[in-house]
Amino acid sequence: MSNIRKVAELAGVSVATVSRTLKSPDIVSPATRDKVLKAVEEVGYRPNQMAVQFRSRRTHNLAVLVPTVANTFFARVISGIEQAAQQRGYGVLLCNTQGREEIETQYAGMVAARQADGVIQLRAFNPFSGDAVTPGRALPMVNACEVLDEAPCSTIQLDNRAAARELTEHLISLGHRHIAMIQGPRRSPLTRERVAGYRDALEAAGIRFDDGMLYGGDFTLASGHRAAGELLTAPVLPTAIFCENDEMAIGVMRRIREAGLSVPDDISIAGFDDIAFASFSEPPLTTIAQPADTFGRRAADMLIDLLEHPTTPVRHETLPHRLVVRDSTALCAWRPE
Amino acid sequence: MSNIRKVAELAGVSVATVSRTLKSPDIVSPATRDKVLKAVEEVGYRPNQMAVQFRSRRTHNLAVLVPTVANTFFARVISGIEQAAQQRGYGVLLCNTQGREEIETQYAGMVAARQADGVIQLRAFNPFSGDAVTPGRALPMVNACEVLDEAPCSTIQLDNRAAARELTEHLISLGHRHIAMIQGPRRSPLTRERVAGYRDALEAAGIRFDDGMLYGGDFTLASGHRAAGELLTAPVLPTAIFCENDEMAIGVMRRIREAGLSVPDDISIAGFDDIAFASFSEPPLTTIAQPADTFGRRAADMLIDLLEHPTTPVRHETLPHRLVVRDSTALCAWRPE
DNA sequence: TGCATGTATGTAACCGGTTACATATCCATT
DNA sequence: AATGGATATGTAACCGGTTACATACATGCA
Repeated sequence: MSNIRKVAELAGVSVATVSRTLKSPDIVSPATRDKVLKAVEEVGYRPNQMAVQFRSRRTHNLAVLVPTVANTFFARVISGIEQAAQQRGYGVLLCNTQGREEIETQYAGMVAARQADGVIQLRAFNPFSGDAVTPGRALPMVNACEVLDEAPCSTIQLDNRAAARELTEHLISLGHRHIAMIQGPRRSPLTRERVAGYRDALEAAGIRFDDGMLYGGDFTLASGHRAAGELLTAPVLPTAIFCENDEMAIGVMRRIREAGLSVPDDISIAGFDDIAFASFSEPPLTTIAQPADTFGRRAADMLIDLLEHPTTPVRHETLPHRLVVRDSTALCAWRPE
Repeated sequence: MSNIRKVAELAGVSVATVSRTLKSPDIVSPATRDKVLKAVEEVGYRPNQMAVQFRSRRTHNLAVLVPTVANTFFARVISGIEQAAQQRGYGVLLCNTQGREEIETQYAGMVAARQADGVIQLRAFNPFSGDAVTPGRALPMVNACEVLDEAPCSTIQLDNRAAARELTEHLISLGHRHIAMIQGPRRSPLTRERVAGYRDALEAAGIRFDDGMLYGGDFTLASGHRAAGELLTAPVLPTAIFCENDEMAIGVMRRIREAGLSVPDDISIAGFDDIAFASFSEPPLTTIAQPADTFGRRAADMLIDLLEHPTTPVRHETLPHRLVVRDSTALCAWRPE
């Protein structure tokens, strides 16, 4: 492997001159520059990034902590992160945490040990909170999508409460009064916010909030399917179901059809996220669209800004959502007398 | 930031002893070991990984070149890679290439410049082929899923030809004789193999292969939808459609339903991959199941084996597939007299 | 001519670990 | 008591860049 000394020797200059030629070409004389560049070319020299990183104390990598890449929504967020990072000369270290805090902490230790310059956390958990990880120093982090209540860092999120309210209002406007909700993990702030929005809408319409109408899920297709199975055993069926993400909504629709019922004729279904599958499901899914790749792109940009200008103040951004009405929600047919 | 010298000073030993205590505890005396570990604890020392990497010439990172993470199948493969890598102490550098060769080459340069120890390539393209990237040295690579014809490295793939043949035979066994195929990008070896298998089955059954029955797609939902739209304008409709992946199959089913036709009553649909959505689509999709996470896990294991034992010979593995028959394929109703 | 200023380049310290080699100590063997 | 070998630890070179500082030379001005 060729190194800077070989180049220097071949060009008949010092290593400092080679380094300068590559980093600030304008401060070396044209004649020297030519000699050096020719030598670089000749030996196929490329700076050893490990040495560069070591010296500059920068890896130019961002660690991305994500519960699971297999989730369509997160996959799009990551794609956005990767694009922004690549444009700005950063790499993306993918850290699949399976939502397990010990793995998040372990990966955070990686940042502390300088494998990455900063972290994008897509879950409401601060892996740096244990001070075993941070002896003293605060580590650069941006928290996106699901956000800590008192995040010690910049955040980007949706107005989940408002979005959930809007979606619920849509169902209410169609005449629904028995609206079930299929949730994500209960202790997640995301779930809390969305349940709050759902509740806001119900109460504003004078419908009693009943937590017996809340069913547990974990954001997977199978969990939606399972929750719907449970729901179908209720003595009185809801006429609409608000699912906390599209995957669960699609699982729910399958289960309802298996029960011989129709969406939306018997039960309306709404989802959340607007993943690609939402427009191709049967029927196409009413949902809240989130700008997934913008989440990723902004998160990466904010983190890189922070890394390159450490004085950048903490920011809390909210991205816009949009109600997308498709065919899975319809007027409520069932009217109590 | 504490470094090894601080620890040495505090423990009253040399830096070498500290290093040894951490790397091979058994060669230092118990008394010294205790002193050192106590000092390590006290200053919260953790070795600077950049220095370790620099010295050992190993980053312990694997670069994963993937056309797009947003694809459900790839997301699962990546998840498998990440799990295996994490278990063996490696990180995963995600490189989204959008299928563009210049980006793949650029990322390959990254490996050449020592940001990663090796590459897992999920596409049939050798980013190291240009020797601008490789001055001399062959770089460690494993090629998975879509494989180069003459891969210069270890590979893991499905027997795509046999799988496509099996799936086509399933359709033929249901009485279908007009079977269209919606392909991925035409120049991809994956497409070539699968078309070959499709053709094998047709010819074995005495059905003429007609390349007018091949429609172009790009593995996305939207492209399946679009291709189906094109297909529906044909003077004679096929009675079955073999889609080269599940996403396209789901797009196709949507389009067919939009045309007022039924799956499988009017047209049978088959996919490929068995992504999670396949069992929850309407109707549930007949498809070829691939062990996506095993692809990832094996690829990572093979690459790490190669990195840790450079003499490991090149291997070419084939993973098993399985025909999964669900409700999107049915007996052909239409019988020519 | 002499001195100040600017430009181009070289020398060597430095980042923080790892490790070959040197040294010191102790116990066993003859 | 002398020698040999094992064990424990220290010293310093090294990895490959970057950069502060030193040096050398050219040019401009009094």
